[in-house]
Amino acid sequence: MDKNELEKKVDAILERGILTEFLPAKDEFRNKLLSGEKLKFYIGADPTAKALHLGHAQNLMVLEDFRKLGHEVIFLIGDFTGMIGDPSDKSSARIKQTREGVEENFKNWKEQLKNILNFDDAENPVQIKYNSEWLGKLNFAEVLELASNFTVQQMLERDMFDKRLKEGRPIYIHEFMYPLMQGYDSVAMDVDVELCGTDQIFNALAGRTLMQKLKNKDKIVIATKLIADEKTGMLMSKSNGTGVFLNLDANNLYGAIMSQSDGMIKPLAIGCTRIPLAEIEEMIKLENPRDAKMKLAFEIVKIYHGEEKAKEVQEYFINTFSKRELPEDIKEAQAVESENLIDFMVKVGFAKSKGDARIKIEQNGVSIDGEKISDATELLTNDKFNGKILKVGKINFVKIVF
RNA sequence: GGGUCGGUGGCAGAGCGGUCAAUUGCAUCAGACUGUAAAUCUGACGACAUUAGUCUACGGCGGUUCAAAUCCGUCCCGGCCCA
Repeated sequence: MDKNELEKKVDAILERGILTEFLPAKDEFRNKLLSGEKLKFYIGADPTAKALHLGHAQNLMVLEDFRKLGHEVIFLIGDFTGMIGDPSDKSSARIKQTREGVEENFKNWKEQLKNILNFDDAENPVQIKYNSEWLGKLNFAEVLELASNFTVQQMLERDMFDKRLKEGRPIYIHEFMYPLMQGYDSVAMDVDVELCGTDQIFNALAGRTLMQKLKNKDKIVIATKLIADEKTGMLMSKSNGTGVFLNLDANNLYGAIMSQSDGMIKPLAIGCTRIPLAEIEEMIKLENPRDAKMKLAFEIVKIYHGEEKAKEVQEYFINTFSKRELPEDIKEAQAVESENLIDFMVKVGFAKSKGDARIKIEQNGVSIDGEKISDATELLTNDKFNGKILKVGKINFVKIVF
C-alpha cells in the first residue's frame, strides 16, 4: 500500500468520530500507524451474557478496521475477569462462571460477530484469547507484586468507587483488583494498543502503567465514544429498554433500531455501519427522520443478515407498521379444541400470566382477525378460529391452528 | 470485639400494629396521538378466580395480639463509627 493510500485509510478511521480519546496523544498514535510498523491491538470483553449489543459491535468494527490495515488484532475473552465482574456494573459482581458456560457464551458470540470480524482470514485472522490462561496461573506472591504498583488512592480515583464510597455502599477488596487484572492482560499479551470504551479508560490505564513498569513499553490506549443520544445523552442500554442485541433475528433487529430515538440515528450510523460520513450527513437531512432511521435500520440488518434479508425485512416493516397490514409470514401456534383464549395467550408467550392476559383483553390490546376481543372468557374452537390471526399489542402476531 | 443504623415487589425507595398486595419514581405492559421516535395523556403492573373472593409475599425462624411489613426474641446478611 503506498503512503498516500495508507494515510487516507488511517485518517478515515481516526476522523470518523468513533474514537475520542487517545492516550498519551493522537498524533503519536497516528505516526505509529503511518510508520508501517505492525502493531498488536486488543479489545477485551467479559463473557457475562449470551448476547452482545451494538456497543460491542461499534468497538469491534474498529478493531476490524485495524485488522484490515494489516495489524495483529486480538479479541480477548475475559473469562477470568468475568468471574469477578467489572465494578462499574454492580449487577455482575460476584458472578461465577464455569469454563463450559464461558465457552457456551462465546460460541454464541462468534455467531453474532462473524459478519463484522474476520476470524477466518488466511493471512491475518482475528485471534481469540482467554485471560484465564495467564490470570489463573498467578500465585499470591505475584499478585502482591502486581498490586504494589498501585495505591488505594489511585484506585479510589475511579468515579464508581468514589461514588460508592460517598453513598456508603460496599466496595470489596477484590473489586480493587479488577483494573489490575485487566492491566495484566496487556502485559501477558504484550500488546501495543488497547481499544476500549471510554468507560474502560481507567482499567486500560492501569495496563499502561504496568506496561511501563514491567515491560518498559508505552502502551497506547484508544477509546471509543459510548453510543448515546445526541440530544439527551441517554445511553443505549438494556435497563431503559433501548439495548439492541446482535442475536436478534432480522425483523426484530430492524424493529429495535426503529424504536431508537432520533438522536441515536447519527451515532449509530457512524459507529455501527461503515456508511461514508458524507452520506450520513445527507441521510440526516432527510425531511422525515423516520426515513433516515429506516435507512440506518436497513444498513445494520444488511451487515448481520445480508442485503436480501434486509430488503425483505424492510418491506415487512412498511406493510406491518406503516400500513398496519398483517404481516405475511406469521408463526403458527397449536391450539387445543375449546381452549381458553387466556390460556392460549400465556402458552404462546403473549402474556406473562392469566391475569396479565385478562388485563390485556380488558384494555383492548387483543384482537383476532382485526376484531377487538372484549370477552376474556372467549373459547377457541376449531370451526370459529382455525387459521385466524391473534394480535396482542402492536407487535405480537400468531396464527391459531388446530 | 464494641457501638449504631439497616435488610420491603425487576431496581430505587416510602410505610413502622388494623383503612397494606403495600405511597412514589424508574423500568415494563395495554390504549390514544404517531414515524415500533420523542413529548403528552389514559389505564394496568404478585398469583389464581367471570364477580365476590382466595392464596402467597416486606431477610430466616419463633413469639405477642382478635389483627403484624409494622411489636418482642433469635439467627443470618450488610453499612457506618470505634477498637
